Amino acid sequence: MLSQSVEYALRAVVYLAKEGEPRTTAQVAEATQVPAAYLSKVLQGLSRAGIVRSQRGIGGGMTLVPQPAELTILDVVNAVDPLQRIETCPLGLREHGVKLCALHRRLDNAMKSVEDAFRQSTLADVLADPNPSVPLGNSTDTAR
Amino acid sequence: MLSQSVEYALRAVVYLAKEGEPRTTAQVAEATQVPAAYLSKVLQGLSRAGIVRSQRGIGGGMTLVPQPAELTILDVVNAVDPLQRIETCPLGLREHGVKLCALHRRLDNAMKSVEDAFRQSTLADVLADPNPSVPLGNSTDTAR
DNA sequence: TATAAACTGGACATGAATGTCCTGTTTCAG
DNA sequence: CTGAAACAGGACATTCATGTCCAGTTTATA
Repeated sequence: MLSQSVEYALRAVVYLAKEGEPRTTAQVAEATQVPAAYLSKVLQGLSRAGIVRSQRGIGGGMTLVPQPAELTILDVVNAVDPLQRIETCPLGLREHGVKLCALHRRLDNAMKSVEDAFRQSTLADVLADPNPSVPLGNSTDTAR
Repeated sequence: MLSQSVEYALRAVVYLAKEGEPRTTAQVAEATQVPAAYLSKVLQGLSRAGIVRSQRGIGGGMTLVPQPAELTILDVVNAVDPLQRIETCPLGLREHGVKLCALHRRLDNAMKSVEDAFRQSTLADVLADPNPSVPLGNSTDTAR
């Protein structure tokens, strides 16, 4: 339902938030188990959206720009593959623009519930979540 | 976010529910504004799922099998393009099967809210919904 | 029993998402 | 200023959803 790109972007962002310091695409790819070359494109997207900053050269890499408390899952999703609400009836039916039909209003309500849930989850929330299972590739300390 | 196939299937099912009698794929396609040849495949899927019954030959066509009150949006979605919940962490991380990590638990919660919303909407609900805007292709009476 | 209506299913076309590779550019460290 | 580290971006491959076409089969009706 969500695209791979979104999934990858979220993994990357969570990882970068945990690390706090620049991490190379290769490091992110390894930690999040994502194909490096493809992840590179996804990160470029996040960079253009201002969610991540890239620094070339030795010691460079990707850094999270916003404070984790200020970045929501929705921000990340929308940067990569915008959650699209149903604005008008997909049938081109004679401009009844504003009002959606019974079917599409229900579909859009479902979209809205997703949007709301994503808007309410900040990266800080995700990081703070006390959970026994490993959140993500598990940084540099335990793995390997 | 939902596939085209799901969108088409829902339009078709709503239309068939409103008609109540067999309608040919061509009729459904016309009314719902969907490419006929492709709709044919989608309807085959609904047929295999028992949501629709097909009858060949003159006077034949597609008929809705369940009572509208007994058929939910979720049933249709799942017949065509199953809503998939996140069961296990997409990272192959050492079997922590049951518990999802903080990120994926949130993503799955969003999926669940969609699933719940879809399960609560029956076709009958959609049909009964009093709404100024045209629900779907608008059967045989007004259009043309 | 012939004919036309209607679905079935396979083969193929198209386009978008995903994934790979490679060359170029920026940047730091020596 | 040279070289290696790292990102940027274009070209291409692969896969899958979407869409088209057509030959075959079932079925009602005359």
